Formats: sequence, C-alpha cells, structure tokens
Amino acid sequence: MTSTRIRSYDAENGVTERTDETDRTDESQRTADERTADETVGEDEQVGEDQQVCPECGGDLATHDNETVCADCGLVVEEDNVDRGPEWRAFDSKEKDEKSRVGAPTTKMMHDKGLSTNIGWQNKDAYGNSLGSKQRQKMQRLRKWNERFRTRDSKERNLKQALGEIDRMGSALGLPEEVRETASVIYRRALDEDLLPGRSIEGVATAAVYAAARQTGTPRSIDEVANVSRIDEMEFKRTYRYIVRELSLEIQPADPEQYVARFASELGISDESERRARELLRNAKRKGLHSGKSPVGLAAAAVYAGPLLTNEKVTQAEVSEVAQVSEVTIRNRYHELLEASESGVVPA
DNA sequence: CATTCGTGAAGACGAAT
DNA sequence: ATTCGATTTCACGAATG
Repeated sequence: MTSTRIRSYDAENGVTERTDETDRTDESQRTADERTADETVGEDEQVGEDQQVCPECGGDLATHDNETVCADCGLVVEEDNVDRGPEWRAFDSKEKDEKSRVGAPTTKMMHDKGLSTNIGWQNKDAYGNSLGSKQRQKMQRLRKWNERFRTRDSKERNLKQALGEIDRMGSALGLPEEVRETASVIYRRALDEDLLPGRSIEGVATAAVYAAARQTGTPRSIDEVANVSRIDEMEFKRTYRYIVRELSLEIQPADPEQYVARFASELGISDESERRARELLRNAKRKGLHSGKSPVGLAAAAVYAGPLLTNEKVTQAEVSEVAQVSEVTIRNRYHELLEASESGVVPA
C-alpha cells in the first residue's frame, strides 16, 4: 500500500515535469515569425506595466533605453533592462546588413537547432548565373545526400523523444522493463512504416505503451494509460486502433486474471480471497462467460466476489474505485461469476 | 445509516453493410 | 459513413443488515 502510494506520487511528479517540457517543445515548434511576434507583445506589456506611478512622488514614469525614470523627481526606478537594442547604428539598409550579426532564431525542436544546411533547388550560383551541367550534377548529388542525412536525423530525434515519453509513461504505470522495450519496438516499427505523419508523437507512443502492456501480459486499462498520457482519450483510442491495424499486431483480449493481483493488493485483501477470485475467473472462462465483456469489469467483479466467499468485507464502491469500473457492472458480473461456479464446477 | 440490489434511459463501441 | 446490437454507465429508489 505504502509503496504504491510512493510510486504514484513519483509518477505524478514525472508527469508534471514532462508536461512542462513538452509545452516548451510546443512553444519552440512554432515558427520563428510567431515567436518574434509573441516576444514583441511581451515587451509591450512590460512597458505598459512600467508605465505606472513613481513610488516616491507619484509622478509619471518614463522609459528610455535601459532606464525607467520618474519624470517628476528623477528617481531611477529600474535600470539595465536586458534588451537595449544593437549597440551600433546604421544609416542605410546596406550598412544595416553589414553590421547586423544575427540570423534566424535557433529552435530546440530541430536536432541541429535549425542550423543545418539548405541547398536551394534552383541551379544558380551565388550571382544568379546558371550552372554548367557538371556543376548541376554535383549539386544534385549534394542535395540528395544532404536530404538523406537530415531526414534520418529527424527520425532519430523523433524516436528519442518518443522513447523518453514511453519510458516516462512506463514508470508512471509501474510497468516492467520488458514492456518498455516492447513499446519501443512497436514505436520503431510505426516510425519505419511512416505511420507518424498526421499523428502526434505522444499519441503513437501512448498507443505503443498500451499495446505493449497487453502483449506482455501486464495489461493496464485504457483509463490508466490515458491518465498518464498527455493526449486525450479519444485520440489515444483512435491512434491505438490505427497502429494495431497497420502493424497487424496480434493482441488478444486481456486476461481478467492479470488484473486481479494488482486490484487485490491495492485493496489489501487476503491471499485466500485472491485465490478464490482467480478460481471464479477460471470457472467463468471455462464456461465462456467472458466473451464480449470488459476484462477489467470481470476482474473487478471477481475481486469483489472473492472476499465475499471468505467473509472478508469489501464494498462494491471500493472495488469500483480501484478498478475504475462502475458498481453496476461489478454487480452484474459477480452474479454471473457466482452462478457459473455454483451450477457445475468443472473439475480441472 | 451504509451497503446492496434492480431498473430504465443514455452513451460508447464493434461489427456489418 | 451509417446503423444495429450488446455492453456499460448513470441516476434513482427500494431493500437489507
């Protein structure tokens, strides 16, 4: 119980940290133009805030370059702001070009901070003259390789971010190493098959984690996974379906029994009750009671019914809470479970 | 009083067309 | 893309201990 709590707490921390980071990434993902515009707005706001009254005499404040001064008493309210513009002056546009030492802003979104080479598509040299055929072929080759390296790098980066995401979600869900590796493999395949365009990295990563968890027999419910993911549930499900279909992953419906251990320990029920719960599930399975029903609901019902058989007290509400299943479903299922086990216990 | 039980309406989902 | 059937959920009130 205690360990579970600590883990989920850590997980929460991980989530928030990560969220911050991804937000920042989103920020830098926007185009340079947008960013410049935003900064400008920000400056304006700051100036507007500065345009308050002097704390000493209540006079108006005026801002010059790097100082904010009271127009009445001369008190320097603030000085040495960071941006005081270029230290040089230019008298015409030509001089400006020569003296300016800055270029396009760098972005953290691209692996090379946007500093990589771009080779233009026009076969012209720096003066606008057409190139000779030999030069043209050379440029053709350079373009091809430049492009190849760049796209490979971008895939690598994509993968790196996704793997970080997978790792994060994996530990937040308390999944073993094996699952994360499987998730990585799934993600790699998705990447190789060009399934990414039009879909968010988080979305695919989340889907990969969910699929991997089920494949390796340590399933987590859709809700649980969605809770640690940044994307919303709708998109998650859609992406998951898509990924499963496109990669033709073979995923059997989750085995309810695999949920039992977790629910049981979270509720702190006895081993005996847990054993009864598993028994109930096995019986039900033999009778084909479980087709079409939600595995989580079935597991929840068993975890509720198990303690009932051993006179242990567990309320439907508690089970419903840890299993994220409605009480109604638990009721319906556990009636079925008990019926199945009474009317004909199939000998093993 | 808390818990459990049963019900019908409503939403969500998968399959079939 | 839409429709259909089954399942789950929600909200409520009654029954049980």
